[in-house]
Amino acid sequence: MSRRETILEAALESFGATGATTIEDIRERSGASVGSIYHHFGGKDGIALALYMEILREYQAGVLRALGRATDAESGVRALVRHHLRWVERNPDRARFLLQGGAAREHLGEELKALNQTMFAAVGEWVEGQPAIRPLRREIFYAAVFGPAQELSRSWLSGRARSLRQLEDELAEAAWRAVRTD
Amino acid sequence: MSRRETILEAALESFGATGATTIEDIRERSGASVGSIYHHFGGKDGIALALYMEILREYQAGVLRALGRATDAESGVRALVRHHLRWVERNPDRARFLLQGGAAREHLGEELKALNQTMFAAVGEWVEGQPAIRPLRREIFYAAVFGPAQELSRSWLSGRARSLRQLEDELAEAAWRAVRTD
Amino acid sequence: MSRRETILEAALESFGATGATTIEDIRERSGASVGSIYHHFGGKDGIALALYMEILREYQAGVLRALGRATDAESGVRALVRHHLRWVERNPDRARFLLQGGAAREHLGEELKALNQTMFAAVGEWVEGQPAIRPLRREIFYAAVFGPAQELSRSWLSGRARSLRQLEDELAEAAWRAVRTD
Amino acid sequence: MSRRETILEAALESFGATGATTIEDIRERSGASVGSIYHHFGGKDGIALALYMEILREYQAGVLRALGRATDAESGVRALVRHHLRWVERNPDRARFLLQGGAAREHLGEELKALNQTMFAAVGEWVEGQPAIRPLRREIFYAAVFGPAQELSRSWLSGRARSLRQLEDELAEAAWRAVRTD
DNA sequence: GATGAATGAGCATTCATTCAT
DNA sequence: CATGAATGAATGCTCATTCAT
Repeated sequence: MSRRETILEAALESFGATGATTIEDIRERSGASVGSIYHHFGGKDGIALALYMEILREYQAGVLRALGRATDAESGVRALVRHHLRWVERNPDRARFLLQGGAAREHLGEELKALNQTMFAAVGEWVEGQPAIRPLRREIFYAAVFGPAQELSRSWLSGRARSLRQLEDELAEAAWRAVRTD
Repeated sequence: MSRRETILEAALESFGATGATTIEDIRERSGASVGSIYHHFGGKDGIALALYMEILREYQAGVLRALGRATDAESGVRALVRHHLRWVERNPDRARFLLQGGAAREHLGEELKALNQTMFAAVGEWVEGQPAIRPLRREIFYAAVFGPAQELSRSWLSGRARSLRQLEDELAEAAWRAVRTD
Repeated sequence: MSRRETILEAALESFGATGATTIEDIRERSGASVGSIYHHFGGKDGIALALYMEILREYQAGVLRALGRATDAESGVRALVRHHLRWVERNPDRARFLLQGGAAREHLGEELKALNQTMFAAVGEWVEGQPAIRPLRREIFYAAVFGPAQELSRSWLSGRARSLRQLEDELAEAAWRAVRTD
Repeated sequence: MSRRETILEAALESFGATGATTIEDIRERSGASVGSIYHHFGGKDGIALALYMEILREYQAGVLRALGRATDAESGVRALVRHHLRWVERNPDRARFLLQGGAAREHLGEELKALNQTMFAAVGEWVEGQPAIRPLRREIFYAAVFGPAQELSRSWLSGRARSLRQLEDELAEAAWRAVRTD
C-alpha cells in the first residue's frame, strides 16, 4: 500500500472514530509524518476531498452495477434499495463519512460535481426506459427510492435500529410500491 | 425578547451561517457578553442543546397537530409529508440545524431522548389504528414516509432543488402508495 | 504598567534581540498568555504596528520639538541631525526596529501614513520659511539632512562606527553646508 | 545560463517579490529541484550569500569605475551619487535585496567583509588625494555622499518618490557642497 | 445578572533540510 | 548532478472556559 493510500486509510479510521479529526490523529494512525501528509494532500481539506471522492466513486460504481444487472423495473428498484443498505452495513465508516460529509460537500471540486451528475443522470435515464415505473420527476423518484434507505441507514449508524438485513425486503417493497405503475 | 432568547436567536443565525460556530460569533451577533452567555447556558453544548430542544419541540408539535387533524389514513400520511416540507421551507435555518445536528445528537440529554420517543410512539400508535395502512414495522413506516421528505429537504437546503411546494403532492402521493393497503 | 504596555515592552526587547520574533518569545518575556496577547493586538502584525506607531510618534515629537527650539536656519538643521543621532544612541532598540521595519511598513495603516505626512509637511514648511536655506525640493532637503545621519546610524547600530557623539558636529556641519545658501 | 545562474536569478526574483522567501518558491521559479538547489548552494543562507556577493561585487565595480573616470574631486563626488541613483533605478530588485539584506549581513563570510573593506578603503584613499575635498573622517565622507542617495533610493523603491533621474543633479550638488573645501 | 480580560491546551500549517534512488 | 518524497521542529493562531469586578 502506498503512502498515499495508508494515509487515506488512517484518515477514514480517524473520521469514523470521532466525526472530527486532527492531522495529529491521522499522523499517529498512519505512521506518516506531518510533512508527508501535506506533501500528498496539501492540507486537511485535501484529505477529506480525496477520501470523499474515492468513497463516492466506489459507492456509485456499485449502484450502477446493481442497475446493470436488473432484468426489469421491479428488480432494479429493489436492487437500488438493497445495494444501499448492504453497502452501508458493510462499510459503516465509509457511510458515516459520506453522510456527514458537510465539510467536504461545500468545496466539492468540479470532479465531485461531475461524479454526482453522472450517476444522477444514469439512474434517471434508466428510470425513463421503464414503463412499469410511473412517470415521476427525477427528484421525486430519487427521494422515494433512496430517501427511505438513507433514513434507515442513518438510524442504524447511530445505533438505533436492528440489523439492516432484516429490513431490506420490507423497505424494498415499500420503495417499489411508491414508484410502480398503477 | 429576553436575553436568553436573544442569545438563542443569534446562535441559530450563527450555526446556520457556517455550520460550525464560535462563542465569539454568537457574542457578536447577540450583543451579549461572553460571561452572560455562560451564565445562561453553561457552555457551548448548552446552547446547542437548548436550541435543539426548542426547535425539535416546535417541529414535533407540528407533526402531532397535523396528525390530529387527519380524518383518515391517507390524509394523515399526506399531512405528515406536507408538514415536513412546509416546515423546512418556512424554517430553513432551523431545518439545517436539525439535520446536521451531529454535535448535539451525541450528548442528547435524557429530555431529548424522551422527546424523540414520545413522538415516535405517538406516530406509531396512530399508524397501528389505521387499517388502510399495511402492517409495517415502525422503522419501516417512519423511513418510508419521512425518508423521502427528508432527502428532498436536504437537497433543497443545499440549493439543488426547485421549490418544495411544487413537489409536495407528488411526494405525498409516493409516500401514501408506499404504505397503503392494496 | 498595563498589560498592553508590558507586552509592547517585551515585543521591543524581542524584536531588538533577533530582528525576527516569535509570539512565544514575546509571551515568555512579557509573562502574558498567548490569548491575552491576541486579545489586545489581534495578531503578530498588530503588535508590530502598535509598536511602530508608538515609537514613530515619540521620535517625530522629538524632531518637531528640536525644530521648534531652533532660532535660525543653521541651528535648526544642526538640531535635526543632532536629534537624530542622539535619539538613536539613546534608543538603539527602538532605532533598530524602526530602521528594519519592513514588515510593518508594508501594511502601514492610514494612521501611520498620516503620521509620516504630518511630519514631512511640518519640516517642509519650516524649511520654506528659511531664506538661509537654498530652495530645494522637499525630497532633496530631507535626503540631504536625514540621509547622512541615517547612514551613520545604521553603521553604528551594526557595530561598525565609533560613538555617534564624536561625529555629531562634523555631520551636522556637512548637512548644513549641503543646504545653506551660498 | 547554467543551473547555478538560473537558480540565483530565480532567488533574486523571489526575494524581490516578498522580502522573505522559501526554498519552495525558488524551486518553482527556477524549475530546479530542491535537491539540485542544495547541491549547488548548500542551503538557504548559501543562496543569499552568493547572491549578495554577486550583486555587491557588481555594484562596487561600478563605483570604482565611476571613481576611476573622475578627472577632479567634484566630478568624482557627483559621479558617486549619480552612479548610485542610476544603478538603483536600473536594478530595483538587486537594490532592494541589498538594502534589506539583514539576513545575509549577519553571517557575512570573510569574503564579504573583505569586499566591503576594499571598497571603503579605495574610496577613502581617493578622497584623501583630493585637496578640493575637506579633510573629513572617512565615515563622515561616506555618510555625507552616500547617505542622501541611499535615503532617496529607499524612498523611490517603496514607491514614494518621482523618478530618480530628475533629482540626480540636485542631489549630487548637495553632496558636493557638503564635502568640498571652503 | 452582566462584563470582558485572561488563560492555555490544541490545531493546522510552514519550511529548511536530508537522503535514497 | 538531479529528483522529490519524507521528516519534524517550530510557529501563528483559535477558542472554550474561567473569574475578578
